[in-house]
Amino acid sequence: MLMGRIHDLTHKWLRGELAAAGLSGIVPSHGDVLALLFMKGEATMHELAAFAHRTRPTTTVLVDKLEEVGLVRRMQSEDDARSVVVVLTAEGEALRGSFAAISKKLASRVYSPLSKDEGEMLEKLLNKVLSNLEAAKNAESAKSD
Amino acid sequence: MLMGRIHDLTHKWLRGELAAAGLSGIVPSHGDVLALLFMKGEATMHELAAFAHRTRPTTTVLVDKLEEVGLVRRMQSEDDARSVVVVLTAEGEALRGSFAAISKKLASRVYSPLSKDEGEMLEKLLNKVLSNLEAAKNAESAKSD
DNA sequence: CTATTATAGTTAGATATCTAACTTTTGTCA
DNA sequence: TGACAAAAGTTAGATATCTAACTATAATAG
Repeated sequence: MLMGRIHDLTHKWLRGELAAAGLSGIVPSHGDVLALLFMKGEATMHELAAFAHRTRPTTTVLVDKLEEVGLVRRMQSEDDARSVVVVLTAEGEALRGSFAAISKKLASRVYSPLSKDEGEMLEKLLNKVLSNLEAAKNAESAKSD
Repeated sequence: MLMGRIHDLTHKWLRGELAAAGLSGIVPSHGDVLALLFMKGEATMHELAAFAHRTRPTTTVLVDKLEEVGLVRRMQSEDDARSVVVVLTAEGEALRGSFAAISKKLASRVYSPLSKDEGEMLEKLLNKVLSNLEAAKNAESAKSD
């Protein structure tokens, strides 16, 4: 409940920031796609979906949008004719700085009321909770074998 | 990012639990609506929206669904002809126990990897973060006066 | 009292997401 | 090597949510 509310508020704030940066229609999930491309240079749809924790159909739509606004380009993979490789365009690459700035601002917005120790403690506890949830989820899906 | 992921996982798990309890099509937001009714007995659309942190149009749809499956009933307010009062039906009231059980199970699922002290610390830190975000949000919306 | 403004709720239209089903290509195994 | 299973991606259809606009009622101000 607490976490859901924090998630909602940060999400909404992020949308506003992206719109203010001239990227209206770009939402946090698009940001996740771009984040992996900033790191790796290129990625398949499959990799982008896994990184953003979205399904492949959703990723198709996300990349459609990014391509439409000119930030990325789809290319045919040379290794595997089934695969699509997504790369940044020059316009996409140009946004690296703005994205880093927004990420930093977000982190500061969330952690500002906490001391350094408290911030680290929060991260540690959340990671514990998350690992446990992921493990439980995997155990449950393994049951259906 | 961490919180968004935890939120996604608990949300998805909740859907499964609700479906297992014979309430397929009922999602966590419907649960929030029912939660207030379990507490107060009755509530206006406006109150339900505020409690569930959803907009009024969304609440209209949520209550439509709950009415459709027979868990709540809309009534005309006697005090104010504009207001709709939502109440539980007998079928809705009968679910009080299942809902309490699912809530308890959820809390245990999230907090199980933490000690009692750690759980309390996590709540404290999250509350600090949330209060700060709500305050920042209010400050920003006040600027548009 | 009447005209304006505010409030409660709904309707309409848009968007992000999901699951299921489909196409194409690759991998496997008998 | 030829059939069948697995994988990458897309398309189609459903759902939860939002904002904007609308209707009806209540409150307020001259």
